[in-house]
Amino acid sequence: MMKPNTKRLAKVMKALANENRLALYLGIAQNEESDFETPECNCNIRDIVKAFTLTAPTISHHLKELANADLIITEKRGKFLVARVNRDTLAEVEQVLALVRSG
Amino acid sequence: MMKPNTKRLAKVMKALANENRLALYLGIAQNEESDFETPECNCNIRDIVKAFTLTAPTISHHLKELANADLIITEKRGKFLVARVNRDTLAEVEQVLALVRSG
DNA sequence: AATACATTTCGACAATCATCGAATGGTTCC
DNA sequence: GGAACCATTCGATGATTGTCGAAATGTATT
Repeated sequence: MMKPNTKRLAKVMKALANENRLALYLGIAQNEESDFETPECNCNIRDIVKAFTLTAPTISHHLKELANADLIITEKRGKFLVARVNRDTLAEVEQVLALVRSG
Repeated sequence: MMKPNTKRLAKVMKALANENRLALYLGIAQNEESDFETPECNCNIRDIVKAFTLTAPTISHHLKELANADLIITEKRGKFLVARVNRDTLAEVEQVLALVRSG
């Protein structure tokens, strides 16, 4: 098994290690089902946030950590912030897990 | 996308969120390449630990967290502790990631 | 039973984290 | 230019975490 970049991987895992932040990430992934490109898409953060009991500063902080770990890509669209999952990072993680599985 | 058990998943992620603990987990996966069943197998913890700068209490604590998240299965073999990866948990995580990938 | 070795338990401590309220900065619309 | 709305920045604070040294427990060996 080739040695993975543990420092980087740990950072990604840490970003997903908080329950609320993980739910946020999953929520973003889910909303991405609708087309990201249409201007009326409901992938802006506001819609997701309303399902949480957390305050706005906390959400903002969590989003920054997800983005900082390259788990999501954010983009400002007018007043709103939109986010989508970064599939490259997802693939990285999956690759390491596959390596672990095969010993 | 079916809603995953975020609480449980976050716990697993948290167990992998520390760099040293993650390295420990990967080390265990690596050592498992050799046969777990032979009594002379080098899958006991002592061998892995020597590659770390951490003290014994810290290792013990990390192992307990990994086991508590069902990421590894530990077993006492005489004086030594041996550990192996729990593939069921690994599969769980992979499944969620696959769901995220497909939106 | 005495020694040696592997691991665990038990505080302790500094560092990091999750969360908040208040204040601030942008953007849209009237 | 205000009002309304979304998001961010800025401390603050209680909770959690990673790590250690010292002591205890368990197991093999002589």
